[in-house]
Amino acid sequence: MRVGVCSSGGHLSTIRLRDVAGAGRHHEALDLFRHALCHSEPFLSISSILPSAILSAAALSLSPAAAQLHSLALKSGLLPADPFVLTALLSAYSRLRLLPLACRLFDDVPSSAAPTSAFNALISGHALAPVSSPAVLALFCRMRREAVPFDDVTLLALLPAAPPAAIPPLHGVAFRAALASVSSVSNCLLSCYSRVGAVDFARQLFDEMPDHRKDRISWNAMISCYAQNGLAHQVLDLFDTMEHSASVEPDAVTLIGVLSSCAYLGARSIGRKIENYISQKPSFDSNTHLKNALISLHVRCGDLARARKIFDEMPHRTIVSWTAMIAGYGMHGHGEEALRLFDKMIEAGIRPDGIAMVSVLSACSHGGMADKGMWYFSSMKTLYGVVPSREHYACVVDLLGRAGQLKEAWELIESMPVEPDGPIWGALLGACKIHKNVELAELAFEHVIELEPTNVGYYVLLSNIYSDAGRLDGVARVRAIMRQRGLKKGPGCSYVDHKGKVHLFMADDHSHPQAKNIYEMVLRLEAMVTNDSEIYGNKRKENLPLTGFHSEKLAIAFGLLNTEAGAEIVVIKNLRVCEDCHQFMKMVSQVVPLLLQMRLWSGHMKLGQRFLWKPVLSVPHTVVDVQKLDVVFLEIDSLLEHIYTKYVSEVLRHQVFRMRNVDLLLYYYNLTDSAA
DNA sequence: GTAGGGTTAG
Repeated sequence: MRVGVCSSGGHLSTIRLRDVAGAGRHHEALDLFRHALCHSEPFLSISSILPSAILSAAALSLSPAAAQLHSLALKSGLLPADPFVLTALLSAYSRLRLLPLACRLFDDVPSSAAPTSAFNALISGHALAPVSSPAVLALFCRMRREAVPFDDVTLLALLPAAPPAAIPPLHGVAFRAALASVSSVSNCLLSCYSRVGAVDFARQLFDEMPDHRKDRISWNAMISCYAQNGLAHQVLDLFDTMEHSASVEPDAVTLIGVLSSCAYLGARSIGRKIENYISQKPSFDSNTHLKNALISLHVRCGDLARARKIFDEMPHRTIVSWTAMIAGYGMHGHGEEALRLFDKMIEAGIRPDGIAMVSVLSACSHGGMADKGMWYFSSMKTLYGVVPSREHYACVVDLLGRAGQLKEAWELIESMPVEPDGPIWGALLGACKIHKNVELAELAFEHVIELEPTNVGYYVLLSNIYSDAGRLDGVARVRAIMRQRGLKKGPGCSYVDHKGKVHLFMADDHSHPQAKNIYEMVLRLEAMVTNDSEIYGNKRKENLPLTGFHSEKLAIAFGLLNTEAGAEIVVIKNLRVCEDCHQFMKMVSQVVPLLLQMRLWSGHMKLGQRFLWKPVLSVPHTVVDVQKLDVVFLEIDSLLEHIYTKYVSEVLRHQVFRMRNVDLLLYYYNLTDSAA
């Protein structure tokens, strides 16, 4: 179609060009521009269409075209005086990562003539650059020195690039300029406080925003703030408030924040509810970020098959999708599958970054593939240009350490080109726990404690190493240091997601409304598993106490009391499971499926309650030949014992996991960590 | 007409 055929053609093509470029149809915009030039339309001023064309060239990464338009602007005498052309060029060079060209152009502008918009474009250009803070602040200072007025856009470009210490003063500047109450600026400030971990400030800002100024982005920013600072419960609470009281609808960004918190907490039922909601909105279907969040949700909740299905069905995968899936396999001990997927990623032409390599190395580590891991570590720089960071070193120390190569792990730390950090020495300390090396543990501990003196986990780890070695003097010494430094062991906790609510348990914690029944159930289960288990049996012989009411036991008991037969119970922990609890869970997960199939555990049991045994009703013959159980009335405890000793130990040991009646899964650190 | 805010993986 011809452009500008009528007498008002210049005007028409200006509007069309702007619309077309604004709609992202940049090729078409450039064609229109060329067309308008060639036909030298009457009344067309080039200055009105040049800015759009320049930005379209930048959007298409066409540096030569941008340079041509630059010289055209010079020839037409539009530079440096025309503020629109100047600003568009500065912005284009910024986006094309040609900052030096932008700076040179800016230098030609007489300082009194530089408009706010030009400063804004240059500041956001510097903010895009990898190392930006000093230049960005310097530009803002120059603006103020030269009395160029700044506006909300200036602050929006400046704030995200400013160093943490500059945030409060800039907040003050914004406040005095009456810009802090502009929604976009307050949202931006909120995110800045979030980024530096000042969650309380962020929340205060959020609460102080009047309702009519709180838009969807404000809610999203606050939800993301909690999510990124690990406050997953607060995310779910705020999302609940948003759904019930706010006048804004959640969008994909909201759901990404919520899903990541569900993944963090293992709040599967909320996660699935959201997944269901997403599936009903066709507009979300193509959102890659959202799919990535869903993959991560299922991975963290242990449903690798579901995660993989989403991954396989994605029309467009980013490196994030691949990394989430690879990390998922690694996390659950499927090292081979993780590496297969990594190979496929390479085949798909995606170049791994540092984070992808972390997931590969950790997959090797958790999958017991030390040699493969070392190969990836030594070749990642030459093959993919990824320079090993401290995090990679921590993975490799972990990898060597788990494989029992403690000396090699220590030597690697000694030979690192950068100073080792806490997690690296911590990985060595963890390896010393597995392989019971007290001497090296003491050395690693000294280093790690110097770097992270308040990280209680390391004290506990060393104390456990001493304890395993029977060195009670060591245990006492560590405890003394902790007391002296005022450190307390952080509470370990376990969660179970039940009907959309996260039930949190801590050791010996009676706060749950069902506490009484839960404790009874734990005792019952303990009595049951102590009979046959070697570990428990030995403990009993040695007269050692059982571990007690650890949070995972309470969580399991809660799960058993509140789910129907056939339900899956997933327990999520914040710390690594202890050996005793791990054994306990393995035993329970063998016994309980059988009991559930017999429907004896429906609802809340009472100690000593008698149950009517109706074998014909629900026991599958394939699993248990009920005729052999000549039991009619039986105290529940002895019934459990009876069934357990008679069948589980003989018949079901290898079948139980196929029944999938109840799987007790333990995630966070994968179950195989302490399994032999 | 120009500049600009919230997003996922370890």
